[in-house]
Amino acid sequence: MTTDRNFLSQLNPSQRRAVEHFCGPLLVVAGAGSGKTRALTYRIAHLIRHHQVDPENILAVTFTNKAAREMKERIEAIFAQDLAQNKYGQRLELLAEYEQKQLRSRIYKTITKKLWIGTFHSLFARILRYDINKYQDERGRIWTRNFSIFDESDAQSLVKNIVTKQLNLDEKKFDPRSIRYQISNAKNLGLSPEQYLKENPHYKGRVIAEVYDGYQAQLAANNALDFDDLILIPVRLFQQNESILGYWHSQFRHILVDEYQDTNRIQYELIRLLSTNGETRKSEWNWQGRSIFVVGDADQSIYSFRMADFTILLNFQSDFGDGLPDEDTRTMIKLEENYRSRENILQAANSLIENNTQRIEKVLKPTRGLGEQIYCYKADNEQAEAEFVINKLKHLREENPELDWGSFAILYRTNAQSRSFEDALIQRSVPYTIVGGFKFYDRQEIKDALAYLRVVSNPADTVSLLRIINTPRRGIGKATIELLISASQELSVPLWEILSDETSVNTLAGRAAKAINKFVKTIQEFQEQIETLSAAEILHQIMEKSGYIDELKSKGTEEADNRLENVYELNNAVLQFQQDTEDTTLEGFLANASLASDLDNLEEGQQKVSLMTLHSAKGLEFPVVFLVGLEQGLLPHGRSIDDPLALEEERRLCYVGVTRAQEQLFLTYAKERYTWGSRETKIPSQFLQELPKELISSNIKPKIYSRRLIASKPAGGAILSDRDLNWSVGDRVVHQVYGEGEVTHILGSGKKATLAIKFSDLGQQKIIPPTDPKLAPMQ
DNA sequence: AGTGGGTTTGTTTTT
DNA sequence: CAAACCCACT
Repeated sequence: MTTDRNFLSQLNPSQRRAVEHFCGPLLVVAGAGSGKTRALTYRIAHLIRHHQVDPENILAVTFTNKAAREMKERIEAIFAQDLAQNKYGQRLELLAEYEQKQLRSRIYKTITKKLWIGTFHSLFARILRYDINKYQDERGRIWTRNFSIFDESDAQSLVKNIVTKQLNLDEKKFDPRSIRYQISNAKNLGLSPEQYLKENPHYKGRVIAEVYDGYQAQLAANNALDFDDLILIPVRLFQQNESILGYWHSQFRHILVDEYQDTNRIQYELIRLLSTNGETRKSEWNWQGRSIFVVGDADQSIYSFRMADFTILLNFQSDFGDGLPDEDTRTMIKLEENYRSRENILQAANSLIENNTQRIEKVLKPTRGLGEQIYCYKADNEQAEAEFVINKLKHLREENPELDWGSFAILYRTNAQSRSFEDALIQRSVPYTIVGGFKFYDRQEIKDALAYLRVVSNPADTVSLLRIINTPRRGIGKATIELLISASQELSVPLWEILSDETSVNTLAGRAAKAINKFVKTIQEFQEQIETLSAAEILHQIMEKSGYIDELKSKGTEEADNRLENVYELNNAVLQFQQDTEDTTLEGFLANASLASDLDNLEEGQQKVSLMTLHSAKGLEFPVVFLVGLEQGLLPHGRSIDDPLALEEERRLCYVGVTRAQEQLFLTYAKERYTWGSRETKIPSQFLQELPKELISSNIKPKIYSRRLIASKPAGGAILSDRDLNWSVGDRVVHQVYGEGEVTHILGSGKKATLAIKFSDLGQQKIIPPTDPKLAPMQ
């Protein structure tokens, strides 16, 4: 028996077609829970085993590092199983432990290690380590392979600095955060500052372009890139250098992209260049021994704020295929059977998403029986909401031995919502993990430690240098630093150049000279050993020699102890990384650390309740899901509520949440919650109304609503009673979509009358017919 | 030079 | 209601 037959037989016909696809373009439209990850994994295995594709020639893009890791593990397991059969005629798990280990390590060396599997960011960061020295931007700026990767807060402060210090602009009028966002968007569209200016020639656009240009200059001066550059620069490099593109084009013969609906323009461009070698004439494309295979679901596109554009997915067939409709072509496969959720949950999901206009028709087909009803809980406030959730999950766990804490997830729209649940979980001593929010790598001491490493690896990184130059305190004051910075600016060299020149320091720094020279020597000592010492050794020693550890130890406060603990944990993380990747270089670890996300630490089988945002939950599944905070203004979020397209994305987000649940789904909302320090009345999410009533049970007592509803119901809305029109200015009202408001004007009269209502949630006025069924007077 | 207190500002979502 | 930010004081 071959394992080949083994895994192909586990697939339905569509999945099987996807897995067996060899050359040319293919779009797999995969609904939630339809086994797309499986299709992706098996296809990679199939390419290697059945078509003898060299693992080195496969590029697979995943959405998170965690997904990449899991995919590698699964592929490794398939081949290790194979090898066990061939070599010992036995299943892998029946072999002795050391034999298993040996087989796995052999597969790791011959297959897993060679596969290019990762996120866009980590894959192309790696490619830039090879080729960035061949790149020049439009102003002739260059970078070297030891570049730093700046995180969002680094980028933020760079922009802020340019706005306030370099251009002397009013921070109030030119909000650095918004400008930073514009710059990021421009980069995600592939626009340089000049190109951005051309498209935005108005005053504000000119300012943004100028900041953008200054920002690029700063990045270059620091030999640093931001997240967006990791994609943008490869594209530019490939566009300007045919031979480099040619090299990677022939390297990556089979390209696979997961979550293709959340790809943005520049990522698409990158994929297009690599797969077509930059050739725009379709007649010239040669798919011999090559493929482009993308998997996605437009209904789960939830990253438009990051410039993701699901029309890229919708256009796949015309971009890469023959452009013929589905039936006449072999470039699209739909996976609609859902193997994850109970039928009740799927029905709810289907009817919810049908309210969207921007989609391709697709229905999730149940395979797993009806299951429990969905339960909707109306809570008095956020504490009561949390209370209900914790009680419920404790109860469920007691009743069902197959459930452990890890079977539960609490999903919410915004990170801030986690608080009340955390409090309740702690109080009832339920183990939990929070994904997202404050990350390990965002902690002060971790950033300090990484800054030391970055300066060793990339001394031009002035941002990191300034972070640590007087941390721990060594008497290098603000005035001294200012002086040295202006010297470096005058000579237009990195600050480090000044610091590492002893005579300059001695003439400029006065009293602090001694301390600076000592600091510089410490760093230099490690720079010299960068090739010989491992990342872990460098980290360990530099934290000792810089005095950082001593400072924390001598403080003795609980907080300092905690920090110390975290530094040690970082050391463990480096060791773990070195073990997993067999990469002991400092550069390797730093790149990994910058791109690590919190989600990556979510281990399965951890026996802890998971708390996370809906965005983080994408791609995950849990037996029991609590989707909380289903209120107007929260889900849908207040900032999306009056933009129809944004509202559809909120609905997709809700859809993602619903489809995470395997067995049971709970929906909750609160009547009242603290927002900005004051109590606010909330109204149920409009999405709740979009779910079929018969699927849902709840604690909401049917109550007599309004005079209007009672009056108009028997008439079916056709005949209006007098009361329908009996509104007056100053009436308080509730609208199911817009929330609470007050009638400010009555326009017209009789049956054609309309109401102008000022909604407090929206901060804005709306014109609404008095017969709108979503409108009711407030009790 | 570093802390402290008082003020302001802000909440989508993330690689 | 926080966290973050700023200024002034020690």
